[in-house]
Amino acid sequence: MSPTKPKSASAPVEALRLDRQLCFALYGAANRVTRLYRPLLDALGLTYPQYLAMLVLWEASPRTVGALGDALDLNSSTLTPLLKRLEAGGLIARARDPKDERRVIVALTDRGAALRDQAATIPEKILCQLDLPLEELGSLRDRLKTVAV
Amino acid sequence: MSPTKPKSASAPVEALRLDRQLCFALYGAANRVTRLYRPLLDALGLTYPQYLAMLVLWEASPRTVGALGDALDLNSSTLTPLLKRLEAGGLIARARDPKDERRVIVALTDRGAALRDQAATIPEKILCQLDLPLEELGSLRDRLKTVAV
DNA sequence: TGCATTTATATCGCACACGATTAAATCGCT
DNA sequence: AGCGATTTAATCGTGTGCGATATAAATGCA
Repeated sequence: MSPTKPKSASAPVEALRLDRQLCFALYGAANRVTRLYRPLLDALGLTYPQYLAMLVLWEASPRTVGALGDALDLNSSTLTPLLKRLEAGGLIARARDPKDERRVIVALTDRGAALRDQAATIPEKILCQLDLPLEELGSLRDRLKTVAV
Repeated sequence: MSPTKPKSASAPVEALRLDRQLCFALYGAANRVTRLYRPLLDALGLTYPQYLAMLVLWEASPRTVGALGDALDLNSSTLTPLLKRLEAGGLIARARDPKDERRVIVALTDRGAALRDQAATIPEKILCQLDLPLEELGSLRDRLKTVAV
């Protein structure tokens, strides 16, 4: 507790460094992965978040905006403009749910569903560039899922 | 190779799912961590990327924009506006290097340096909320550092 | 010296992310 | 039935991220 002890000053400094390494690593990895996908997604006319949204829709197509937001962990202020761009690109259709006019139902168009075939080659290309053993990839993924839930 | 075999169609689908889980996990974790920091950083008047930039500067203060960009893995089109906002907030000063007028040197102001004390309590609070064993945090961090380098 | 090349930032346009707020529809409770 | 509370999207403003491009300074070499 005495101000002459360096401990009281160095402990927070050390903490800042440790912390930096975790949030840095996550921040940097996310940015780098986005940059890795970009050239592949450009060919499909998709951005990275749009690609993620399409992945969700390819799994199950008629979905409400809220359900999409839950899957992507995004709220409507991010999702609505993104979905409008996908709609403008002819990949999805948006319509109010007649049963509950508060909801908006998002559905793949034929073009959107067909895009899945072109996207099918992407994961393999990414895996090659990541150069991570499948096992490591799996454990990394599982650990990330538990971060800040 | 025959179109009657389901294998030729299900392999890419499976790949899309595996891939989704990795990029999803990374994307989601990065967004969630940013949201975790926000309330703490609001009190300091910093955004999350600004906080990361300050962390770098607290380690070594006079630094060129390029060196900061290397540390943060960001280019000038992202960094320049961010640094201008930190400058407007009185936390840093920007000035051309007299030895090489192409470079811009970024230095902490007294206020910027002093902010470090207020930031010192952040890592501990984040660690509590993350609720991850230190060991796991370390290995996660190290693995993330190798992703898409 | 002269001039093309390289290097270091800055600018611009687009697309996120998010908190705060709004608006409309539905629910719940009496 | 009525009406306040809740739910669901959309809107708005701010701050990233990034590729493409611009600009200016330094470098290199004929």
